Amino acid sequence: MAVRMKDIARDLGVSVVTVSKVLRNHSDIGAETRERVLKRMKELNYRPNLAARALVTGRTNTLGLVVPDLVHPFFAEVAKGLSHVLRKKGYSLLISSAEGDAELEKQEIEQLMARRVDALIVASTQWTVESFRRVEEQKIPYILIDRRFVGLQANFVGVDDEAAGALAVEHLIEQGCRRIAHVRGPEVSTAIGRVEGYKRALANRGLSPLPGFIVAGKSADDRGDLSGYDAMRQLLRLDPRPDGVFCYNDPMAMGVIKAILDAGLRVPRDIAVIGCGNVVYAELLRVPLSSIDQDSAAIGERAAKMALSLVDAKTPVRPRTVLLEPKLVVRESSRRKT
Amino acid sequence: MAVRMKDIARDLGVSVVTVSKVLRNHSDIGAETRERVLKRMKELNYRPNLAARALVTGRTNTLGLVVPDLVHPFFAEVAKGLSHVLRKKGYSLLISSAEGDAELEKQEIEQLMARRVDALIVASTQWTVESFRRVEEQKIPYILIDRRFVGLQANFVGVDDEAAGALAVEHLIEQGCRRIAHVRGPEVSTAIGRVEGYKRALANRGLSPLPGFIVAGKSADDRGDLSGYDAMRQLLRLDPRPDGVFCYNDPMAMGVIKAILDAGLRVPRDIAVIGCGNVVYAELLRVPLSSIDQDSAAIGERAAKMALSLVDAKTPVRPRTVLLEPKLVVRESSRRKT
DNA sequence: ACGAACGTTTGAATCGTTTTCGGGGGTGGC
DNA sequence: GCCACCCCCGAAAACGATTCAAACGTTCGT
Repeated sequence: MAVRMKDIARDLGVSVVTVSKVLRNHSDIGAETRERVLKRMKELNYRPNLAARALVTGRTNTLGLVVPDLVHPFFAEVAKGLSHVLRKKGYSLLISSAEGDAELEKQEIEQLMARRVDALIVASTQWTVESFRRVEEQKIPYILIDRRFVGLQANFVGVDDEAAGALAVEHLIEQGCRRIAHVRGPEVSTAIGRVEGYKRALANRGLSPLPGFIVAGKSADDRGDLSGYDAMRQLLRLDPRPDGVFCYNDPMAMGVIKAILDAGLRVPRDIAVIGCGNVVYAELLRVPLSSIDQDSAAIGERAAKMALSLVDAKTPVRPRTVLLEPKLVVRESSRRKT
Repeated sequence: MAVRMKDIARDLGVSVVTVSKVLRNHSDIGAETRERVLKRMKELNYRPNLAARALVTGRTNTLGLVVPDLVHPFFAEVAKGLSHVLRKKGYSLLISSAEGDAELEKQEIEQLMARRVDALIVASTQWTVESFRRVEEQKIPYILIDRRFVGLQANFVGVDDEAAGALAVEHLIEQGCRRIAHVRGPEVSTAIGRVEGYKRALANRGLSPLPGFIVAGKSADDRGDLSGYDAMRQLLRLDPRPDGVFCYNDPMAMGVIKAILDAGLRVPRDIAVIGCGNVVYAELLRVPLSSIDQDSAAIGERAAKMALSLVDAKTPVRPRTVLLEPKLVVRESSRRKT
């Protein structure tokens, strides 16, 4: 049914090799022949069979992306940034949402490897590096984004989480908060980094976290708002209670704000809140949410470029790390001074 | 580098055909041979080369999904629902975000066809059906979701938009609104259907849209909040001004609410607002947003199942339409009575 | 004891491309 | 007029799997 090079070659009385060369702009084809071939391609609406090409070249022009949750705007934006860059280069993106399940994530990575993606880009929720060892065995280049592993030498694109945490907390301090709590995320590098930043910023001002002021949200990747709500209720029982809260991510921060309002307190007057991630609708929330912007689109773009360079590299290259600088975005939820 | 069937066959002194059959659970292989092959596959960590398989079978076990904007929660949820079903069947999903650009969308569809996806699932922003004629020529099954075209006999999965619009407006009427405006979307079937529903519901109560009460948001797919804001400012200049607004989608509704509040009016007391789509964070907004739920995950799942059945069908089947029933979700933005 | 029937295995062709290498024809230099 | 080039083009061999039909060794019936 579909048109093949063979058909074009037959029609024009040339060989398939010639057709193939025209298709890829090889120089050693005469101008006239090239025209004829191109014309016929147009007429027949020829599309090369990428599977066949992949078989012989060993390259699929496809990248794999694995994220914990596509619905989370952060990852959706990363995906968009990625595909924006890849599209221009003729690459496509095979996306899987691992739904926050480490086991599923492993399987998806296997699946993508079987499909011979040229490179993998993963925001992992796994605890172990086993999966990635397998990827290394197959010599498939891969890039971690957002979250990384200690003890795994790998390409990484993300933000400086410690700086993000510090930025947020310094801002709260400047706004006059003195009892700053932190609703932290799960045991992944991002959450750990932000906790460190939180502590560092406090220490810089001679402060330290009060007992019970760091509380963990249960499920940060999925329905973070709910765990944020629970966490904040816990914090509200403390005495003295916090006057500022830095949250691991924006959904959690939304839950936190809801808990505060439900308790009859005001944001930011009684308690200032800041999140992290700067999701698109942060401005439209109950209380417009201050946040730390991670420039997710840029993460996607940088990862895409890095992936392409890895694919093109003939020799294995030393893993690189790209750390983007987080930026503070102040909105009403933390604005106490003019 | 990678292990091939040939390697396993050589190691075991059998033919590649035997290995191939074991892999696919063909019945005509002796139990002992099968065991040996399986064992060796495990040892070598064999993964079939899907590109090679695709070449000979003509099936890629891959589906293509084209959406206007991956960051829009509706489409992200659809994608999630899709991949949830496909994963189990060993299918992968090639996703492209067309960024609301019809020309780009065409190209992406071409790209996916070149990759020989087994079926296409498209939420289109195009004006013409040209692209889909091409898809039909290639005999690639495709399914439209969310938006459809008049005069195009195609598989479709979506919600009953007219019902959605009617549901929203009836609710506003019940809440006591009498001057109900509509911020409509672009010239696609969803927006048109919702407008119809809006008119029908009014007509049922002997009402009709006041002059100027239907206003169009500029860019509904991308940053709908901004166009919602503009549209509402326009509505606020009318006299009498609306006491209820039904919005094409939730992002627009958020912009609308912002405009109302900025004008010093209250929601829902002065003006009640309802959106459409029921995005996950609707509850956490400035004013928790009433909305029409479209069950996006179900759309994804139904589309996935339909796609799989189309792929398996040996003969072309008559296009089917799956219409899901929209559901009303009442929150604060439209609650005027207890 | 012989052929048929059965269950298992395999050789060869195929899918649509790319790659490598060499050949033919024209051109220019000498 | 001959040789050396340079341009174009094509033949053949991959790539890694599947499919089809034929071959193989056993077992069974008679």
